[in-house]
Amino acid sequence: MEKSFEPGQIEPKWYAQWEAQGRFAPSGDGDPYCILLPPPNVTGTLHMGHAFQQTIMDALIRYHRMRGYRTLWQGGTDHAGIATQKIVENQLAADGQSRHDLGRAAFIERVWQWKEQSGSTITHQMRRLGASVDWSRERFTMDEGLSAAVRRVFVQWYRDGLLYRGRRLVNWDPVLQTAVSDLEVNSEEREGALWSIRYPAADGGEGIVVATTRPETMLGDVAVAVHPDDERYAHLIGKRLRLPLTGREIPVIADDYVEREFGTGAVKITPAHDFNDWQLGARHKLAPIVILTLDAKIVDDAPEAYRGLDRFDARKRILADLDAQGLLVETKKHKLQVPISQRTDAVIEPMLTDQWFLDLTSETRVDGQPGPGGRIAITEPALEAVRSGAIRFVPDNWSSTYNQWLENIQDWCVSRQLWWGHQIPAWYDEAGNVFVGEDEADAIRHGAVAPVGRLQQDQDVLDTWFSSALWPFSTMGWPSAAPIEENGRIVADWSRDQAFLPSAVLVTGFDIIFFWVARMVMATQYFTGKVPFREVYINAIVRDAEGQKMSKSKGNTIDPLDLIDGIDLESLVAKSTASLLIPQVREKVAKRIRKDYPDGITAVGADAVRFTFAALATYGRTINFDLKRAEGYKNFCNKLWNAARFVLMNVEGPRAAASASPATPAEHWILSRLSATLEEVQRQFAVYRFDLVAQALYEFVWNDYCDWFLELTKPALGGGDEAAAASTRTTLLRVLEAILRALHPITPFITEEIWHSVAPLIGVEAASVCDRPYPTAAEFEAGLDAAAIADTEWLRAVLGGLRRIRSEMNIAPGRQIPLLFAGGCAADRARTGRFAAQIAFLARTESQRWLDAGEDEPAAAAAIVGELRVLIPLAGLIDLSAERARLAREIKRVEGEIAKCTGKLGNDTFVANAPAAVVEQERQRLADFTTMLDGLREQASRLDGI
RNA sequence: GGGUGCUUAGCUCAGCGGUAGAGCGUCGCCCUUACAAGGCGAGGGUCGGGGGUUCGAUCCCCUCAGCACCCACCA
Repeated sequence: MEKSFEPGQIEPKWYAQWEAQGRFAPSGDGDPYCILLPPPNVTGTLHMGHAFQQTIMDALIRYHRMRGYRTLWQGGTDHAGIATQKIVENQLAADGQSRHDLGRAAFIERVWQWKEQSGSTITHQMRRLGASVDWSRERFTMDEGLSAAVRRVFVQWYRDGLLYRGRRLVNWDPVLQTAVSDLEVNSEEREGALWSIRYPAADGGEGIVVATTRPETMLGDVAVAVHPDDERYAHLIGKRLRLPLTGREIPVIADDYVEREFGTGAVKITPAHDFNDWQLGARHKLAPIVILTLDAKIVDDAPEAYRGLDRFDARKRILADLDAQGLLVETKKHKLQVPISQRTDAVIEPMLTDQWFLDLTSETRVDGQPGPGGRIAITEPALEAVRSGAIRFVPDNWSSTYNQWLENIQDWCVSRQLWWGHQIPAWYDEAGNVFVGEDEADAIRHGAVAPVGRLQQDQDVLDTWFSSALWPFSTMGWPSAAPIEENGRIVADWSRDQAFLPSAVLVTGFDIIFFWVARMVMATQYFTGKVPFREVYINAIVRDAEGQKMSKSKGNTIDPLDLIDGIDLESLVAKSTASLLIPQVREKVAKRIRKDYPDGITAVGADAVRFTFAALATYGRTINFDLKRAEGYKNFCNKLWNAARFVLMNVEGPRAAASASPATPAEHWILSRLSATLEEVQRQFAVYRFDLVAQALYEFVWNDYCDWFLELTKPALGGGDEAAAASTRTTLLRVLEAILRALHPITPFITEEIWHSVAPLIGVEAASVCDRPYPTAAEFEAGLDAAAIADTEWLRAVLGGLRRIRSEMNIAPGRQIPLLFAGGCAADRARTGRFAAQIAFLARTESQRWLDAGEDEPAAAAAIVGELRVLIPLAGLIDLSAERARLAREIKRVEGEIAKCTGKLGNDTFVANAPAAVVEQERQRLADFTTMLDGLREQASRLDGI
């Protein structure tokens, strides 16, 4: 083995081998264990959030695979309608073209080309990370099988009366010119104004002053509303006003929706361009007046002065005109919540359009029409699944978020005015009749009437999340009775693969509980009668080391691949600023990167990156990714590497049978520590505490195995006791092999690499560490001797005490010291005898002996271990005053502990009420501390006598 | 306005009714043939404030303060 761990040299080769050997496909006849990969955007690249989430999934998958489950990690990518279409449109724009220049068919062809070209970027990055996805079953949300599932679901929901088409106000993105769902709209606080505008009475009276943040919409006003109990306006209710700029007459109506205290207490009502006004208009039977085109310009039947103006230009113009007419009463600064499109940052415009909706509200639709007769909303079983525990959120509090959303849900607008996506399987005849079916013929067959003239398919596509919602069962082959083939290979077979439904756990971010998780539950329950997964592990969001959100414009993103492979400063600056268009931002980002990474990023390897993610994976909702942390875990890999080197260098020579009982106390001890660690690991894996899994393994490897066991084996290996040496060699190997297995789910590469050198030496025959069972406590705890373990603990205490003295007294590590034993019991005498060689080697003693009875004790520094005092004579080694100070400090500490113990034990209510075990433990502590204090005091008084 | 969290060492975070922990950082000694990407040791915390329950509270309850996130139509 090389002297140090070089991840770049060992990692790439193993993945290719695993994949070629088909190790990621489900195998064996164990219980099914399945995880669905949240399909990443097909045009995307791997970011830290992916890497974190996928590390967790891969750890779970590899862990269960080793435990004998029939394990499937179902992978694939998402067509990501808007995002992907935008990328290709941007490319066209660079050539001065729009998608309309190409036409629909050619444009879609172009998108497919782009998908073929860039679609595998992220899946290759996942491979570098070690993700053991079964790529032979990789799917794409627009491949033929999944598209068939989409059509089947759409048609079925339509025929069951759940999907309906309606002309309604929707969130409209005027840049993309498509509807978007509520979830795709963010609310942002903006500085705006509240304008007060006088609407004169139709009879020439003063009329009413209304307050609005959107004066441009007044062209579409159909009424002014006041509160029914508002005395200020009571006399005007039912009267008519003359709408300025248009001259149209509108009524004053009363509605208790109006807040009297806000603004002027009078609200202009524009049903076609405001969600509240829409409802209010419906209540009062006021017909909406549309004043904006789909690209948010004033319509042609508006007053001539404003036609064709952009909505924001129209606002200025209207305000100026009102002001000129003396109708603008007041302009007040006002903070308001503005709806912003997540995709384009455009201000969302409520727009009256024809759209398809999925009924999620059952009896009563939002538009007030009755729902399909008496049926229970499909949200109800989804809520029940979490209530009953059929689906469990981890951490549990996310179920509140899920519940709250489903309980307040509105119908889902599933149509999008895009080209890239699943075209809606609905056709319209020339009379406007709707025909829905899996294809045109099917649609006609199921039509209520015979089609009039030619049919044309609906031009819209479905929301990307529509196909994502089907992922748990569409990827398993539903609804086809026959196996599904894509590109000439079978990727799914419903009759076989429905065994993977429900999947074991969904690992995902809280930001898509609504977008994806809840919708998968509803769709999967509806079409398969099963829940899609038993548990939902909500992973944290990855932030930078300071807890800031990672964003390209801040320059604090890290590409996981750069962490794995390393990158020099100039390349890092170049790639981080490449996509930034604004020069100031480029400058800022470049500066920050030069400050944060003066030497670029050093390669830490995939294993260290994975270990870091595991170690950070607490139940918290954010994790701060610190490069230093990753470097620390690279060191851990190096530690493991070098421990393996030590073992391999020292196991030449006879070895005991792996099944034989250990010959030395240190072996008993390390095996007991291993068992305890494996128990802990199993416990924490079961509750998704990857941080505690990582911590337990880290501590065992570093603190127990390397710091103690490897050191303790040195005297045994060279001590001339052949039986002890042979047994020790075997235990070194056995424990190391167990470590490699235990770590493999988190650090697959280094463990595989080392394992191939280690396993043959203990007669393990397997092609890969992947094929070995995950180690269990039971495998190692048989035949362990409690006395031997206690002996080792005693030895550790003695050595620890001596190290402390050496360090504090500045005795050079190489300097050999004489040792005297005083006090102590028979057991101490036995142990000093048994461990003389270990003590000599590990504490570097030149001599060891017990003080004779009656022999004068020399001035010495002492390590107190129970009743035993281990003495290092002062002569030439110890500074008397330093040792006095050290003892005084120690005495003070122990006295403090004793005071606490006696305080408790002197309290009668404590002794009476506390559990017996607690009281007993307290007594034991008191006894131990008292023994120690006696030893310390005795030692102190000796030194005082000098 | 509803909801969900968080506040523990200089920093980032575990812990959780009964001895306050880790990593990183800091300080000291050491290139001791597995590892200087290392070894050995040290220092550092009235567990956000106040009340309550309890024999005992960092932990449970109440309350106050600060911070964060999600949802929601106040024009």
